[in-house]
Amino acid sequence: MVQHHPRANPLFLREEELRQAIELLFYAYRDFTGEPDAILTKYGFGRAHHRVIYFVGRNPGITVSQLLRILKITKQSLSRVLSQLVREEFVVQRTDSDDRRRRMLSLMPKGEELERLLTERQSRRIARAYREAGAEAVEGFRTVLRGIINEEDRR
Amino acid sequence: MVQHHPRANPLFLREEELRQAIELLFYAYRDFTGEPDAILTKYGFGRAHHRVIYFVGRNPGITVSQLLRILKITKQSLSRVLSQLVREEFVVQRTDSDDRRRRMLSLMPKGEELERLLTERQSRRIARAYREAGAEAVEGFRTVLRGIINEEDRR
DNA sequence: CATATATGTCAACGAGACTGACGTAAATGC
DNA sequence: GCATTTACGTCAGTCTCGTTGACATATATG
Repeated sequence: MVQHHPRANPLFLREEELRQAIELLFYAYRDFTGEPDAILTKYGFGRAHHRVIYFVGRNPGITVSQLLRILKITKQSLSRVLSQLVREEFVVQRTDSDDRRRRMLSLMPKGEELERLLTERQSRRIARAYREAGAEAVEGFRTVLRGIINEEDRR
Repeated sequence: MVQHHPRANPLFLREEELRQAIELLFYAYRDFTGEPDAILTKYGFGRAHHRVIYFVGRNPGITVSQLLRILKITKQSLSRVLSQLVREEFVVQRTDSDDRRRRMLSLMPKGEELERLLTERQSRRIARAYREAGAEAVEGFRTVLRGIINEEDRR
């Protein structure tokens, strides 16, 4: 006889639970990025530009190699989007006076404006979810997400 | 005078909190997909193949249009990866006897094996995070993620 | 029988990831 | 002072995976 009561089959339950997590992550990320993607299209940009704008906005003066470590993409991939953002005056590069090999990146007014627009949308989505879920759920959300990230990047 | 005590500036706190969420989601998804991506490369597949294999494995008999609604990509994009998966015998298409226009998709043994391999890795990552975070945190995680998903897709 | 639905396919395009190699400027170590 | 390392940029070529728009076919439905 196959056991149908959930408690009788913990392995099945566990797998079901983990699959639900996989799917929740997929759907959440899909919708979380969907809105910004639509906005970016109007600017002729893609998700890669968004990531650069976001992390440069968040860390003014960040260098190219630091950005590469965050995004985990190749220099070549970054270079394409970054040089476009510099050319179109969303981002500036300034030489670091301490180490003149480094280019410190920051947003220009156009970049700040776009960053605000995109972050606002995503923040609104998160804020709504946080509000509806409550403070305790938020803490759990953060704890589990941190646990999913590779240990070396949790800082 | 600018207020520096956190409680004196709830708007700043709020923005910081929301930005942390944005970043957690980015890092978690990056690492969550990184492992499978590396495995898929050995098969000559990409993330798109993974998604198809996952959702077909999870919903045996799913039709093409149902899959399109989940993935939110175009028919053309799906067609490319799907026909490759069928050609290489990871997926089978069977005509639905009730409505012979529909193709019911399911995994073949090779597809099941790959699906297991990929899902195992992702499950292990989630399971570890769940274990370390505890049951209460897991509930919060699920609640907030559901809140991030577009309402029409929460079912 | 007309219309709608489910699927597949063709052509063309663009974004964004990759590798590998090479070049330059600047910092650093001995 | 010179060799090595580091930071950055760029060239060439490749691949995946997303897009649009048009068209074809089979089947179901009113």
